[in-house]
Amino acid sequence: MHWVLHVDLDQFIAAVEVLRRPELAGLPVIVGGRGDPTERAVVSTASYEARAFGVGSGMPLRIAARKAPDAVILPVDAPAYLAASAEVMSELRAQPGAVVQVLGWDEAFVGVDTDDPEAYARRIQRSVLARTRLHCSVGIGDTLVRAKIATGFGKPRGVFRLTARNWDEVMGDRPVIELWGVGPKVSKRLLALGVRTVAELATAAEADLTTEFGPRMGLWYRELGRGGRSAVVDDTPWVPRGHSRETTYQSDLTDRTEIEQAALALLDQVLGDVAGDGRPVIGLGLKVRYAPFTTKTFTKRIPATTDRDVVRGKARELIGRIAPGRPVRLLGVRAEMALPEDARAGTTPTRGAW
DNA sequence: TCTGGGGTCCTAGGACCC
DNA sequence: TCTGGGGTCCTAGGACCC
Repeated sequence: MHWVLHVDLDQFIAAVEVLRRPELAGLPVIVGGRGDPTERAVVSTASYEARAFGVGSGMPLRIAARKAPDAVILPVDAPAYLAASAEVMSELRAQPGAVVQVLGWDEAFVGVDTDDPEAYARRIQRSVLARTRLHCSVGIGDTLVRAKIATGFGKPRGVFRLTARNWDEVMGDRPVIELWGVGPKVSKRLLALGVRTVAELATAAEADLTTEFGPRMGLWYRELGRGGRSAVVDDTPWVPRGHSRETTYQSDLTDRTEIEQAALALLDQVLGDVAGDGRPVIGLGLKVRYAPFTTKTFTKRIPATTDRDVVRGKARELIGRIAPGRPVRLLGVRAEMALPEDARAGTTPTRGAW
C-alpha cells in the first residue's frame, strides 16, 4: 500500500550547531540574527533546553536573552544548515523506493509503497542519524496533510500514524488552528462562523465557507478539516518564482539619498541571486516598513529582461514612491522571474494539489 | 518587549477589451 | 433612466509556512 511519510528534523538549526560544538550539548542554545541580543533580530531556533525558559522562534532576540539569561546565543550560519540539509535529503533519496519532495531545510515528504510504514520510518531515522548524527521525527499518513500533522505527535525522535481511521479521534476536538494552513486570522474568522474545532470545520456548510473565504479557499479549508485528499508526493525539481532580500536597519533611515542607496544595494543582491538562475526578470516588488511598524508594498510588472540596468531603472520608479520624510525601518526588494514551460503548477501541497 | 528573512498562493478591485 | 456579461492583466494587500 502507498504511504506518505513526513520527515522533520528535531530542532534542526540548534542541532547542527551543537554537532560542531559538542560542549553545548544539554545547554540552552538560541540561534538568531548575528548572535547579538542587543540588535534588532529574532530567534530562528531554540534548543529544547532554551524552550523550557519560554523561548521560541520568532521571538525578539532581546526578549529571549532576558528569559534565558544563561543561554548561548549564536549567529545564523545559513551555509552550514544548507550543507547539513543536503546530506539529509540525499540520505532520504537513497532509501529504497522513496519519492522525495523537499519542503524546507529540515523537512520533506517521502512517498513509498510498503506494508510496514512504521518499520520504514524507523529505518529512515536510523539512516539519517548514521549519516548526519541528526535526529528526526516521522509522521505517517494516508494523505499529505495527515502525514504532516502526524509528525507533531511523534516529536521528538518518534513516529506517529494518522489516517482516516483515527483522524476524528485524534483531531476532531482540536481547534482549527492546529491544522496546517490555518493561522490566527482564519481561525478567528471561522470562529465567527461558529466553527471552532476540526470536526466542526469538516461538516461546516459549504455556502458559509465559500461566502467568507471564496470558492477556492472555502472548500480547501473544509477539505483540511477532513484531513485532505491528495497523497501524491511530487519530486519535480523546485523552480523558484523569485528572489528577495530584506533588511531591518539597526537605526531607522531618514535621509532620502541614504534610503535610495540602501534600496539599490538590496536590488543588486537580488540581481545576483537572479543571475544564478539565468532567467529573465518579469516583475519587481518593493517593501517598506515605516517606523514603527506600518508596512507598504509596491509592485510593478516589467517587460521580460536580463539587462541589469533596465531593471535598475524600473526599480528607481518604485523607490521614488517611498514617502518622503518618514523614517524607514525595513526595506525589501523582490524580483519575480519568468517560469520555464515545464515548471510544476503548484509547489505547496496545502493548496492546489488536492 | 517590540517585533527577521525567505518564500508561496489567493483575493479584490480597477482598467481595458470584445 | 439605466446602464450586459465575460474575459484578461495589473496592483495591492492578506495570509500562511519554515
